[in-house]
Amino acid sequence: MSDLEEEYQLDYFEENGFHRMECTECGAAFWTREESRTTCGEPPCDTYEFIDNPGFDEELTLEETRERFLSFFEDRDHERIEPYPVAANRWRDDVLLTQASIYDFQPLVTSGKTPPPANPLTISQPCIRMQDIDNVGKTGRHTMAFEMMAHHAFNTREDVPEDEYAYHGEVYWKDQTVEYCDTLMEEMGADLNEITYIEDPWVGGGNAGPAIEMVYRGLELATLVFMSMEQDPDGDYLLKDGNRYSKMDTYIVDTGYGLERWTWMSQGTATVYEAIYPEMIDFLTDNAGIEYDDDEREIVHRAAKLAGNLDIDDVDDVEAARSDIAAELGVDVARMRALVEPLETVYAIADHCRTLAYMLGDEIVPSNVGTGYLARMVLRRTKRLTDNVGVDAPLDELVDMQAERLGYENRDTIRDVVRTEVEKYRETLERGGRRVESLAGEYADRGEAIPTDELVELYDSHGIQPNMVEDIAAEHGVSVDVPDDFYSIVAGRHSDETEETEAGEAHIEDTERFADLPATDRMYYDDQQRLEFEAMVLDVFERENGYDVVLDQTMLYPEGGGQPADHGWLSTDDVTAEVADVQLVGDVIVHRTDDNPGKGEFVRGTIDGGRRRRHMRHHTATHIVGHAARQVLGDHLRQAGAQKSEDSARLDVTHYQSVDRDQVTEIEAVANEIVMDNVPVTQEWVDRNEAEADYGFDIYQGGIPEGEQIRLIHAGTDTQACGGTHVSRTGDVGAIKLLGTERVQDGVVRLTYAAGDAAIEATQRTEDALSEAADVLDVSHEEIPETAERFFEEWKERGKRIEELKEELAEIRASGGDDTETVDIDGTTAVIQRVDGDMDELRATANALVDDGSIAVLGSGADGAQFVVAVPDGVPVDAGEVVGELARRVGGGGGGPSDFAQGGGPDGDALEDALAEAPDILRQRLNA
RNA sequence: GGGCUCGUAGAUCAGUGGUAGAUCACUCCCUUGGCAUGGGAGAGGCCCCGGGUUCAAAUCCCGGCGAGUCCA
Repeated sequence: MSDLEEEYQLDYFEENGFHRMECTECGAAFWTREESRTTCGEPPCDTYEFIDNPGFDEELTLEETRERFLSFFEDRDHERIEPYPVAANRWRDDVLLTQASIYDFQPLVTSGKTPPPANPLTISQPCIRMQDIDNVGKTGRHTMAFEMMAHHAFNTREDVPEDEYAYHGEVYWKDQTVEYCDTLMEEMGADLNEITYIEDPWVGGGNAGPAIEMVYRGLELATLVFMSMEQDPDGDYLLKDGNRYSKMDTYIVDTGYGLERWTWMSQGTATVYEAIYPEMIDFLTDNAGIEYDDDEREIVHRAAKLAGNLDIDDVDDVEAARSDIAAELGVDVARMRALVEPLETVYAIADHCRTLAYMLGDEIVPSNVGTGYLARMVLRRTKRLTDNVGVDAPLDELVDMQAERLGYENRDTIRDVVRTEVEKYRETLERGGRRVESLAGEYADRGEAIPTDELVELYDSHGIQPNMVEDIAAEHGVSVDVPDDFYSIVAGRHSDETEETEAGEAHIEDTERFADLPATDRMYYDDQQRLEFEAMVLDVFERENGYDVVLDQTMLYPEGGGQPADHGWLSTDDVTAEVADVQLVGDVIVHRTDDNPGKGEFVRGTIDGGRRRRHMRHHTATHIVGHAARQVLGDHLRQAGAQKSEDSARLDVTHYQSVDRDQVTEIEAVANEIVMDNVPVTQEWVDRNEAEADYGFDIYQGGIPEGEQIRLIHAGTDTQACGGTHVSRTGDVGAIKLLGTERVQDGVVRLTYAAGDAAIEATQRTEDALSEAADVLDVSHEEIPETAERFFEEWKERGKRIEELKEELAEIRASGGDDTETVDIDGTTAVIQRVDGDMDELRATANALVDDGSIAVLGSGADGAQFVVAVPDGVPVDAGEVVGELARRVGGGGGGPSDFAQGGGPDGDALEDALAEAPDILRQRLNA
């Protein structure tokens, strides 16, 4: 029993004849109209009662169900809200994907800092839960992609001051919420006596509250959460996670109605998949050639029904339950598996394609990081599934079927992205296959099994699944040892990666230092062109190398949004303090200066105008380049980061291919057209919800600002939420020159460019380099590429010619010359010669001498002292030892195989003496 | 954001500090009526770039660039 029991004593239950019962199976408390009821209604205490026995008046499609739900709440004063992207990291940095409708309003709305787009509201929010990925298709009810239909109401306690939160007062709370749920069920034609409302307190993410699960015919159709508490060590409530909680000032109705489940309930099909995308299931089974006779179809249907009835929550349970189900149906397990598994795969493919349609439709670009990686994982998994089950339709077509149904407009891009990814995956598999082939061959030769650490390496570094290794290894007759805990071994390799960054402390201290000061008035928004202002010094803090000055108002822009801080000066009659940095701490702007203007003084502020103007041009140019790149490369383009400086700026954008030279030229052309159009660049402060409604989430390219009002920058047809300073017309940017592109990650391309005088300077630098090159080659700029190529070719030719000449020279030298001494070593001629050439020449000469049957001992003084000693086959002298002995005499070392060794040392003066001793050394080595 | 792997001939890859290699493709010759094939010869390398260590670096170390992959 929870500490929240009294929270469930609702008037609605009282007035409508509900009884509070305790489940005889699981002990959970629940409310029902049926006094004789003893169980809570949810599996395993009860079983599915709706399969082949639909629970609503009509069979509905997904679309119809969604519309019924939304219009039900619209009719009851809820505003219908368009769904948010599945990429939740667009507006919050703590999660990657949207997993519930409430994610749309965290953290700014739920904490009361920002008003909701409407209150109350209703929405059908696409969600993706990757944690269910293994269960999809097998349990009959798990999907990775789903829509959470919901109605939300955001309340604050009446006793808190009206302006403390972005919304005030109570819209409605528990009774109304349960009444809506009950009424909706009645409208759908449900038998109200079969409904149970189970008490199930909810805890998650530092918040908590009472919650109710609505169960009908064995299926949980809704969860009604009353988020009203936060974690608090001194709180009055001890909840199931063992922590204490206390009531918050805000309390929020957070409901979740699974669209797919409602559709399923209305149809009573054996699995949820057949209810929600029947046409795709038909297409896939047909394409894969899965056919059943009447008898088999009956088995499959009954097996699915049984699986649904069992309390199957994950794949392990399915495997365990399979033999039970087979026994109950009187079918051999192997036969049942053969019948059921292809269908399970088809279900998973349909679901994964829907997941991909949501992800790619919301413009996630596959990559090796972030949401892009998740998209890539799903795509590759789907590709494996289609290959396994024998679907030969191209994956982009399958994803497009779902994208079309979901009404996405960027279907061409989606298909292009899928094709590109499939091709990349094909290459990875090919590369990996070759790698495994050679590895398997290696271990086959040694007669060993492929060990686990090789497997881990193949997977972790090359993306090759262990079962693929097994398949290929089997062809070579090599066994593979795949441990059960393979994936935890891989995880272990990553476990010691987490590195703590301890930079937070200083900031906290800062925040406290400035906490009592009023928010600084930001004059740079009033007039972005002005460079002078007057202000009063509110406070001055001494720092190690200067001062932190806080003013009542300032024209100086603090670092933010990728735009560096302004520099400038603060002057009184006595002091001129140079401002080297400006930072925003909370609402207070802090000027870092080299001198103290004096607390309480009036100061005249001046901005370093050249620096500021360059930042403004680059900031406006960033918006223009982003807009141009979208036009050239596609609407999926999204800002992944940006930084401006005086000399250049860079913009990282999500894109699934590298940007080629032609595209760079085109982006540059489009960007400069916008510049030449000389359209006004305007700023506008608007209500954030209106801005989102008018322009969508695409305005948040540079991050999501807090607050009810946000600042929009319009430059032509481009609109972005932005806190930076901008020029007043696009023409003021002057010119935009793209300086380069680089792939900063897979799926992220960095564009670097310069604007205005910086663009001219960048061009001049390039031309200077070109001129210098032209001078060296003594040709015109245009002739440089051709000339450079010719020179490079000639240079290579000469290298080859020199090699040839060295060989010729070596042969001549070998036949005798100056500085040559010939001695007889135990019947073999040894030629001791000084050749002042490089190592190549020595080696060539030595080779020539050995070919003539002589021992070669060659020394060069060209660079210090170098030796090559070569010995013909069968002569018992170790060249390595001889070289070692010689090299020691010139202060170095050497070695090599016994028939050909090299060495040397820095002491060139000792070369002659060393060579003179060579005959003795040879004889000693021979005797040894 | 972090970890790991890889950059050598047109392609695929060997090469654990000591003379840069193999296979396929390419050119030519031989075999054949022609094709498939077989035999032989040859051409083709800034060993990704830049530093460092060393007598000596494709090889070891550091930095960069490029590619791949796993995780959050």
